[in-house]
Amino acid sequence: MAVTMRDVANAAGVSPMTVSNVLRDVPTVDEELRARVLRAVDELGYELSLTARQLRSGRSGLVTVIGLDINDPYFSALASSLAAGFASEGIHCVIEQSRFNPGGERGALTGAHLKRFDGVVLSSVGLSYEQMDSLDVNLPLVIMGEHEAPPRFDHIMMANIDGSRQAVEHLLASGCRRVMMLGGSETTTTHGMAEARTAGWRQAHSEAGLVADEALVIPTPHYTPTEARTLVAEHLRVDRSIDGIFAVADAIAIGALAGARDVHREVPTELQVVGFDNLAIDTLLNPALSSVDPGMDWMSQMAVRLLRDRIASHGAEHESEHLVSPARLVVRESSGRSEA
Amino acid sequence: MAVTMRDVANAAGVSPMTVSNVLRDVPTVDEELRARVLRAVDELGYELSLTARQLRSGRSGLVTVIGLDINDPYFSALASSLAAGFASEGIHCVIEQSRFNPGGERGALTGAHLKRFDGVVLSSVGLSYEQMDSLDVNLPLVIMGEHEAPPRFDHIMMANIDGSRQAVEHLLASGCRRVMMLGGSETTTTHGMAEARTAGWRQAHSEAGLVADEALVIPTPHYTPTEARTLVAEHLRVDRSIDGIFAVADAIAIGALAGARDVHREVPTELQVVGFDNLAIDTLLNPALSSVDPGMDWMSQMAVRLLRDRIASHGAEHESEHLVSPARLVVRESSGRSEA
DNA sequence: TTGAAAGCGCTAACAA
DNA sequence: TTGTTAGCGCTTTCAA
Repeated sequence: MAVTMRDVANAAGVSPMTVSNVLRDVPTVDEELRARVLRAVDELGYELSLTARQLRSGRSGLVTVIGLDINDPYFSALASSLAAGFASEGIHCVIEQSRFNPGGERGALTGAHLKRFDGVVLSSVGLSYEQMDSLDVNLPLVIMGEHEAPPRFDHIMMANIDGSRQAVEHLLASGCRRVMMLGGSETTTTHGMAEARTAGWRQAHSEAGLVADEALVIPTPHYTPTEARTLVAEHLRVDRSIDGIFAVADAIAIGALAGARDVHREVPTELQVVGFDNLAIDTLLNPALSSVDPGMDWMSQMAVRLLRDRIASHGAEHESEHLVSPARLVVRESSGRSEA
Repeated sequence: MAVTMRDVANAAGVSPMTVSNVLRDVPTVDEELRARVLRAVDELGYELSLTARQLRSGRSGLVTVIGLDINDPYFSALASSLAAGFASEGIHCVIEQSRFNPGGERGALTGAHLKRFDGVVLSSVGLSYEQMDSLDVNLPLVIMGEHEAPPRFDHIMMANIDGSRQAVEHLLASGCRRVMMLGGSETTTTHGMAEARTAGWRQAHSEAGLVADEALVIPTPHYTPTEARTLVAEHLRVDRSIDGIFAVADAIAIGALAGARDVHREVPTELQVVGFDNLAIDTLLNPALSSVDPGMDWMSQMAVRLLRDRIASHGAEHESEHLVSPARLVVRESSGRSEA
């Protein structure tokens, strides 16, 4: 019923192979035949079956970017940046959520589903080390993440500890003495993002000759702004000594700013706040949010290159690469009161 | 090289057809054979080729959601909502950007690419009527959009004019007399989103017995917060009579809040601001942003049902559906000063 | 209830 | 430079 390559071939008076060669820009095709083929394509309204091409050639020309939740501003910024990078390499990419689509039956992380693509970029947020380790995919896979991943995978991460250290060092230098570690984790066993950033918080304290009060580590189980808002308001009400907040993510920091407002603590005069991610919205907030810039553009550029090369070398053996993007603190209105 | 259905069939001592039946949950398979097949699948680590299945059956089990830019907070909220809806129907969906991937050669909107999917949800933002009209796809397609779309497509839109009218009516009732129409459009010929929302602005004025000053319609060519911020600051500096801003989208309104701050205009006492979209972040802003709620969850629910039914009825003829979601104003801190 | 044959639409490999 | 042959891995159809 649909027009096939054979129909085009018949209309143009050539073999299907020649049509295929024209459509794949194989350079050895005679100019006149090429013209005849393209005319027939046009007249018949032919559209290539990419499914059939993929079955035969093993290539889909498609890459997928998988993250927990597209509505998370960090992931949507990352996905957008990756999409721009892939587009400039002529690679088409789609974006998927692992939320609602876990490894289960028809999920985004199953081998059967992933085989539709030539490569995968996986944001590790929300995935445990074990979940990643159990992935048994046979295609190029780059993990982008805030925390440790199994060493056999290519992995691009940010300087969690150093970035956090910079942020808290800045808060301490700006006069804070009681800095809440919002979204932090007290456990030091695993290598998650929250743990690493909490380690930076501790490190900054000890480098300043201060003792970090572990009671100031406040986990945010769901990592939502609303949850952070409530938690911050509660803690600020009870403990008026808190004079700084370092949040593990800007989404959390934005909630913290709202929570501080709820209990009438003025930022930055009474309370200083620093986040992590350097989202575009930070400059628009009132007060503008100080944040650690994780170097997202650099990371997505690296991810695109790495995946492009892995795909091009078609499964050749390789050492896995592990890159770390340097972090850089950006001070805005929410912190940096200069007096002590 | 990869394990195929035939390998599984051989290992289980059955025909490939039986393996296929087991994997598709065809109920007429003997329990013992089913068990043998599943054991063989497990032992061999077999993974179905969804590509081959699609080539043969014509179904991919996949739907795509296409929007201009995932980094836009409205689209990412919409996509997330749609993904949740599709997941609850057992349909897997991917998300694509039309930005960087236009109709060109290998774009997201080409027929060849779209044929990979069983259905499409297309956000019309950033697409002209003509671009949509030139789409010649043969699969279920639902357009979700703020503006008019060709009548042959199923279309779910929001009550642009009424929502805007409510917003501006509220501003006028709250004492505003010079309400900037930010992101509006002076042309009344086309049926775009900006035009419809500007029409609501005019309507509210005439219903209040006032004359809308067309000089207060300020277009934002790129629809970015930063651009809006600059424009608002410039206009407020020049024209101190402006006492209200209605922005066509919350992203724009957020920029407007920042711009007002840049020129030290206090919201809501000196200037009231209302946006459109009711994004989750609105409640976290300082001041919290009043906004028109377009009923996104309702719209995405409708889109999911409609597409699911279109897919199930496999190309049967149908009247196209056109649904409009009612809009509802949510007043927060940025507007609603009660004195006149 | 299970299996054999055929072919979805394309391209790799080879032959002309 | 073009064409022929074969088959990617599955499911539709029909026979057993």
